[in-house]
Amino acid sequence: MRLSRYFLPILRETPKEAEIVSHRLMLRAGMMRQEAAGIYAFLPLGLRVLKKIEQIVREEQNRSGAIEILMPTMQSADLWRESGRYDAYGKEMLRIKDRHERDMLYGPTNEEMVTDIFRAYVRSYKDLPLNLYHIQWKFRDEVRPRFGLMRGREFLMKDAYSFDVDQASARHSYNKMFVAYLRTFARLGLRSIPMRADTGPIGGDLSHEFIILASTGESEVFCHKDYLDFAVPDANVNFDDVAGIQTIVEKWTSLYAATDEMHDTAVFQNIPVDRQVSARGIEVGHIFYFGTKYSAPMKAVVATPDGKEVPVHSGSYGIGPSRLVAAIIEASHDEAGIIWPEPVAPFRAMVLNLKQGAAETDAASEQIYGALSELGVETLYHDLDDRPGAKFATADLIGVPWQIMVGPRSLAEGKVEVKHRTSGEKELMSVAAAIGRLGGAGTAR
RNA sequence: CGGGGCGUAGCGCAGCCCGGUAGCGCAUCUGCUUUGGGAGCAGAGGGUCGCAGGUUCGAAUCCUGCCGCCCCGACCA
Repeated sequence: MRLSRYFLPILRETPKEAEIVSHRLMLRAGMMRQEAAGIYAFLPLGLRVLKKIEQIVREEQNRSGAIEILMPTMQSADLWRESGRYDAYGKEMLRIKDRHERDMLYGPTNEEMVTDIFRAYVRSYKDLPLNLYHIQWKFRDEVRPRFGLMRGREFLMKDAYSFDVDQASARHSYNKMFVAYLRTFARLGLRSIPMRADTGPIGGDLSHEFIILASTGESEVFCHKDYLDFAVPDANVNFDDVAGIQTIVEKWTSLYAATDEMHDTAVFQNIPVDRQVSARGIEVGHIFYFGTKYSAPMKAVVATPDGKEVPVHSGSYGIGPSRLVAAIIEASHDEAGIIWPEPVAPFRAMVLNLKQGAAETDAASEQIYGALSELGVETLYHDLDDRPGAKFATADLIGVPWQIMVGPRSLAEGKVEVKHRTSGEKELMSVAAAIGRLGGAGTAR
């Protein structure tokens, strides 16, 4: 992509409404624009990141055996009256009347709808387990939206819903999501820690929040330091291995980890002091087993082997891809701007022509840009007539992992400079070497 | 929902107290010079001063009402 043909409205100054770093950087980097309180439009750069996150989330859901569907944003109030939540949900639900005065709502979540889909088609235990998920915009009319995408009113959510014949098999469905979440966040460049969450009236121990540590996190969290070194299950993990999956979950829940509302000071203090982590965290995922809460009132039942009908046992599992855009920035930035983990970077490389209009730099820049594009490397070519300093600042701000500086100084020796955004390391190399470095398969290091 | 703050050009702000018809920096456009960490000079364009009433000869400025946005707290992917 040539910057001269792109739509990247960089802001030099920070809009005053932006308080936290991810919000400031997203606005400055031209990733999004606020349209109303808690409601944002995604601009090209932001959309690229959002789509990458979404795709990683999707791949890991699929790997675990979940099946993608797409439910609408608008729902009929009748479904919610069946579950009793139409009245219970309160003001956070955006209620709308259509032209026929029918009560509609903009979905804040989809338990009712997915249960309706399930009960329409599934009748037998033989069709279970089943896990249906979708990635769709949600609306919750928050009392107080804030912090940009971190707590918006309209947000993208991946929500999965599992259906099992009994609680024992529901536990395995829960565990599969648990492991899928560990993998998902790791692939996004984040270290997530599952923390016991309040299960409310349902009870039991099957609810976890996945928290990433960031100094600007919303809530205070406490955990054992060893979690930071635990190995995340690799791509070959067998999701059908009930015992194996259970072992992973047990390992990842063996040590202390709690958000402030579940915090037990006495237990925490039993951890050796040098292993205690007291920090701030951002909730990026939440998994929950809720049994027959919706299947019972909504009559989502299946026949068991002995011919009886029982309500299915369900759980729901959420990840907020739009919040993750902000969360990743919170966890990965410096004074100059964003530092994208490679898997979610909007572009992999950026070519900076330090003397636009000069024959040598133009030719070398075009050569590199053309070659990388040919190799399928997502490359942004800064071909505007800006001064070098401005181009450096832009590149650092938008956080592209690899910068290739093409200037007359190094080019006189036949070389360009390749800078790694994360480490700050710079290396002089020939044009061909730079292309080889970034055009190589997989990582460039 | 309680408390606080802010709405003036795309962004950041001054002007308001003490009423006289809008200004600064950045950005944008033109020209020239410049080109390895947000360039310089010269010129130009761009504003229903959030909205609606009111007071006044005259309102960005004073009064009333409304709307929007942000922050702190209680609640949440």
